Amino acid sequence: MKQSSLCPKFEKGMQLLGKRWTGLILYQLLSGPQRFCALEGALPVSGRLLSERLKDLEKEGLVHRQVFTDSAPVRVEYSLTEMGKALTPVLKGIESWSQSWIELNADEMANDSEE
Amino acid sequence: MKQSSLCPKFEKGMQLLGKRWTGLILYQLLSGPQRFCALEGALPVSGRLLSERLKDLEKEGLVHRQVFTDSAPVRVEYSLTEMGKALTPVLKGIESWSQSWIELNADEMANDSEE
DNA sequence: TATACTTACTAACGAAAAGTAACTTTGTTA
DNA sequence: TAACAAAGTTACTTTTCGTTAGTAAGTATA
Repeated sequence: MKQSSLCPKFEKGMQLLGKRWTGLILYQLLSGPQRFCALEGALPVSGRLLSERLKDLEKEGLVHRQVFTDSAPVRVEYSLTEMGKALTPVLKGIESWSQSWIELNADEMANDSEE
Repeated sequence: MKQSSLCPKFEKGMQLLGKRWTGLILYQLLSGPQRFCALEGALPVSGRLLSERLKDLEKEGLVHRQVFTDSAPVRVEYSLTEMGKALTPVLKGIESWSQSWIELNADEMANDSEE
């Protein structure tokens, strides 16, 4: 792998956010702690990758994983840490940029209203 | 592929920025129009992928490609369009978030100072 | 008691994307 | 004429993804 002249922190940050689903998972968690199945239902990501990403995000300190053993079937809730919450303006920024600039083509429009 | 309840524009925006290298390429272009080889030199990305990404970004309207046939070997310059420039605060936001929150581990520190 | 069901995952496998190296084309300089 | 540079492209290997199926623990249902 080639060496870049970029700040390694920035590069690592981009590498994190530049992974498929990471941004959407974090965005989804902005609305509060959520269970695994809730995230799975809200995003078009498979359980396999969701699990993988959440593990990564937990390791990197963006997401907190809490298991509730008291309730019926074990409940696992994921939430943003301070580090994760600090990304709020970035995620919101991407959201509003998308609203302003992204155009959907026919395929994407169709996809949007079916299944 | 499952269907999400997300805004399709936001989803598409995230899909764009959530592709490897896209963010770094756009960030690099914040400092002004640049040639292919300049980007290739500045980022740890291979020519193959750089070419692919630039083509995508041009198609999506974030990047403008201009060929200068006048000068010695053909010169190709890439620059941000208005749509691309509109991402400035997002990219800067990721940069400062990274500065504040990202920690490098030993491997990454080592990697940083060699080659 | 047996069965079916739920949550939160994990394993296996084919398909798509990424990384690497070599090659092409046009023109330039030694 | 040989070697070099820019801007890619091709071919090939390795990683990552997406899909489907399966697991463990516990619950409700018959």
